Amino acid sequence: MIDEREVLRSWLDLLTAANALKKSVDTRFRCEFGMSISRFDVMSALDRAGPEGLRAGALSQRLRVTEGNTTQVTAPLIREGLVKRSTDPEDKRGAVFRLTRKGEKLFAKMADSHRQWIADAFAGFSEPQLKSLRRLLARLDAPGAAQDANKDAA
Amino acid sequence: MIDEREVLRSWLDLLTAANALKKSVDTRFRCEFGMSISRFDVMSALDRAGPEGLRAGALSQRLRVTEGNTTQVTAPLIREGLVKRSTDPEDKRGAVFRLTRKGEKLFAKMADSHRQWIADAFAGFSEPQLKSLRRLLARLDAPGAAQDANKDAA
DNA sequence: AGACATTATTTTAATCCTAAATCTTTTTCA
DNA sequence: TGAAAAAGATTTAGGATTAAAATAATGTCT
Repeated sequence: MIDEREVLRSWLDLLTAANALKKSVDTRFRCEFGMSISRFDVMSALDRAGPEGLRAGALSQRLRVTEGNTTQVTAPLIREGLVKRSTDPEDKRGAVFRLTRKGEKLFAKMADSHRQWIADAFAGFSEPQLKSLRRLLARLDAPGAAQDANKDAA
Repeated sequence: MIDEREVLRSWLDLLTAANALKKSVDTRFRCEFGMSISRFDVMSALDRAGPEGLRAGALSQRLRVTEGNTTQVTAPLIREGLVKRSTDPEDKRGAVFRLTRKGEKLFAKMADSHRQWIADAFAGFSEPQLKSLRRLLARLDAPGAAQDANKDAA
């Protein structure tokens, strides 16, 4: 059995590190693009989905949020003309979200900045250290939290 | 220069791991104690502060949240009789928060469960792996996010 | 002492998130 | 076919969080 204090410290460090970087990224998104991480995430998923777009349910699954949340986070993006919402003609219950041209352009800029910020944050890591970090993170076991984010992304 | 994709994947893994465990802990706190992580964190800080209690500002600093947030998170704890709020007699602007006896007792139970959950989550780690994880996390550089949580905790 | 700035906290308005209720459309099945 | 069940999305109510405005008490300076 391992020293519990060391375990708690590790958990605190993990949470602190993730929060700090997340807040840092969020702050810069807001300053430079007037946009939160949540909205960036939506745009990222839609960008990856391409011209087909994504159904509300699929989008929620990818982002691991509730469908109600998706409705709300997409709303301002639609208002700003970055995302287009249409009704699935095959099934009128379904909503399909797509990036507009304007949305694609903005996303490209945001993604560039984002990549740079993350690269900077990890600048102190060697390639083996990165791999080591990921391997260690994979050992974590958070019961109840579904591990499979992209079961259909194959 | 390191492969950017590997860096982005690492960041995603870090965020995902932290979120998953946090949500798992939060869910169990709510189920078993009807209490969120935020409230647990407040109680934890107050428990550590002892009978002296903590001023609102100090509490906010320790939890790294705004003072407005502290006001709001403590409110239900006060309503439930777990925390007592008094006005600092030396400086009537100041608010002092303390755990009540009831609060101390509940916190002790919650802390026990919490330790167990975290130990379980990290059960797959050896002691050197834990150290390795913490060493790697310390390499992360999140600009803008103050690194010194407990500058006065010496 | 009086006015002005400073400090400590609370309040307010907004975003992000969830769970539960609701609404609409589709599917099932008797 | 028609009623009930199921599915997809939105709405609603509430918690956690922040930034900014408001409130209250203290300090400072002349």
